[in-house]
Amino acid sequence: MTEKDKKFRDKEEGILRAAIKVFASQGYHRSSVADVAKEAGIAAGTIYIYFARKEELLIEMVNRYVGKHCRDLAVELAQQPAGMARLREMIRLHLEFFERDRDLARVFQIHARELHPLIRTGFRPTLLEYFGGIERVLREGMECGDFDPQLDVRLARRFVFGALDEVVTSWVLSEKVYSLAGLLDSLFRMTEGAVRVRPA
Amino acid sequence: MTEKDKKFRDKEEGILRAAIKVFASQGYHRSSVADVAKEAGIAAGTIYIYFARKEELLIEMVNRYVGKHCRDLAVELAQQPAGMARLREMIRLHLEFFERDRDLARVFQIHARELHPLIRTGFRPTLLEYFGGIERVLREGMECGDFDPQLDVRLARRFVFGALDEVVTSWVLSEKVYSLAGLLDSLFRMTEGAVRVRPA
DNA sequence: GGGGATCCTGAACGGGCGTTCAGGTTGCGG
DNA sequence: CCGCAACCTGAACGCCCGTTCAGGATCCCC
Repeated sequence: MTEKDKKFRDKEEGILRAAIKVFASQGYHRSSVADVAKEAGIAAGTIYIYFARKEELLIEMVNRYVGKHCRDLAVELAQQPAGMARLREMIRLHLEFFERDRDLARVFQIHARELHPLIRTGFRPTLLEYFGGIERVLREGMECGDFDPQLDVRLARRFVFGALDEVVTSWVLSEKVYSLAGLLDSLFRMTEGAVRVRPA
Repeated sequence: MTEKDKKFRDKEEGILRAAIKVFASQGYHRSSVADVAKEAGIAAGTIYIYFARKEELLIEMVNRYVGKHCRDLAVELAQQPAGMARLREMIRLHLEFFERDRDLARVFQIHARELHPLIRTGFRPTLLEYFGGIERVLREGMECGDFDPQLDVRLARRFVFGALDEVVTSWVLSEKVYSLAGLLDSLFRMTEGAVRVRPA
């Protein structure tokens, strides 16, 4: 039974990987289920054995892969001292994650703002985890005295997330190839300036 | 003849305003041309007298209204001294602009990242103007000594734009009503920290 | 108030695509 | 090698929607 489960899981993943590739290249709305099936080397109908709706493909890939990254992040960050070091590590890990899987990054960056109710609801848990992670780092940094005590945590989270997000989005949409992780120093320098405690 | 042009322009604008309203509430992809027509109080076919394709509605509204804002911005900013004051004014004007027309802001924030080739190409001029405006402010700030001379202007532009953009997007997607312009002080405080010249 | 120009209408067309399902294929235990 | 179960297939269905256009309404000038 567990053997069969594994096979099921593998096939599911195959379909998701195909969907990531297809959505990354044409965008969700301009990709058909048939396109995904062809990329996966199976018939269109087969996809409906594994996923109930086209939207599920998008939702599941984000919840599974980006969600996993967010959960791993929490563990890895605990190994750094709170404050600036932890903030830097968070940025580093995000850049590395997206650089490691550019197609997934493309899909996530472009479709995270989808208005479609099913998709919005489906993405919510992962987005909340992502946001929660950033807010935690900010709060810890305020407590340990590294960060500006006047910070509005929610606003600062949006600020930091947005800045990061845009850098990743440009990278993902750019024709040029360059290292995302290579931007870490400059990026951290600006982020640090934005949140650190100010001299009187 | 100019009288007729005016009438034409007015009708066109009526359609665009209707499209903004409809796209803002359901998103572009889930809105039909018939929805826009109904909102505008005309027949679906009439829209095709004024716009060649559905995509044109999206492209034209952004180029017309957001584009105008970007051009106005350049003029208004000249009245502030370069550097921090001008940066602050730029943020203020952006917040005010989006707050003034929330529906347009919704459409713009959500669809600016569209992958669809027609839309991407159509948005490009306005986005370039937007980006160019930010880069100019940053460069001037570096020249006058307010900003960190180590800044990578393009990266800093993405950083600042992204931070702003995310704050506006949250506002636009939020159920809660709160003043966007009211965030100016906190937002500027962070932005300032991110780009200002560092003490040795 | 006639007639031509302009503008608008909305039914109809055509294509695309998400989804289903009857039937075929595969694999496995006996 | 049989037969059953699990799995896969892809043609077909139905719906939606962008776009067109022939005909009708409106306006305006003489």
